Amino acid sequence: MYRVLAERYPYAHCELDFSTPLELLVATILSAQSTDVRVNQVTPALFSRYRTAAEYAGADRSEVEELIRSTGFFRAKTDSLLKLGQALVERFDGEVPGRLDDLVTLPGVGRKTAHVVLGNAFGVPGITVDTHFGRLVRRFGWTEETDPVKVEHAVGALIPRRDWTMLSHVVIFHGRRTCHARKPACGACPIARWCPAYGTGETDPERARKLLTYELAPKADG
DNA sequence: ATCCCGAGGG
DNA sequence: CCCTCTGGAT
Repeated sequence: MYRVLAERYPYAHCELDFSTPLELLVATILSAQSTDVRVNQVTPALFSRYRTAAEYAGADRSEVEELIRSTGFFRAKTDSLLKLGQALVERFDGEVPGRLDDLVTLPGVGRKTAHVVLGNAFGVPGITVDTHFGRLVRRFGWTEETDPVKVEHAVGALIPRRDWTMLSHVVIFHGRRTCHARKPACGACPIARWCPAYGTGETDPERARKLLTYELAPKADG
């Protein structure tokens, strides 16, 4: 299934705009519960205004809030960015660390964000379990876990390590383009023949509800 | 488990 | 109106 998806989305990549590890880290923090398109609308002005960890550490709170407001959660994200700048200056000499254990100690940085930075700025293979990835691999029947760390380990055991970053990209692309949360376009899906969730009623409201709330059994019937 | 929070689709 | 969008901290 992975190979078919990889052939379907050979151009899959991180769609956040960035030119440095710090920019990617900031963009990824802003992407929480927001679309990459919206994040890319605010980051040019943000990156132009703040170029170093020290500049985030000393930034004016209300100014940052206005710059990132449209991405949602703007007070919490502003708080994260200022504290992130402080933490980078105080503990990492102003540089973005390239190790998972270090990244997850930073304010506003969880495992998902850390893997995005590692995979796309440092070339370290990692599985990014976001809302799309979790939903799709459960539909695929690759795992029934809902805890992101358990999903990461279960899927990691199925796919070679060198493919982990691209796997994350193609699964997320598939989630955005075809295997939507609410109304998956199974008719356009290249792996429908292997998918336990295929044909379980994208037109049936109750089935669709179960599909999106992850209550769907791996295989309905025979 | 709950909060943070805005914008767009259906 | 309700749901979703590349989550994280309490």
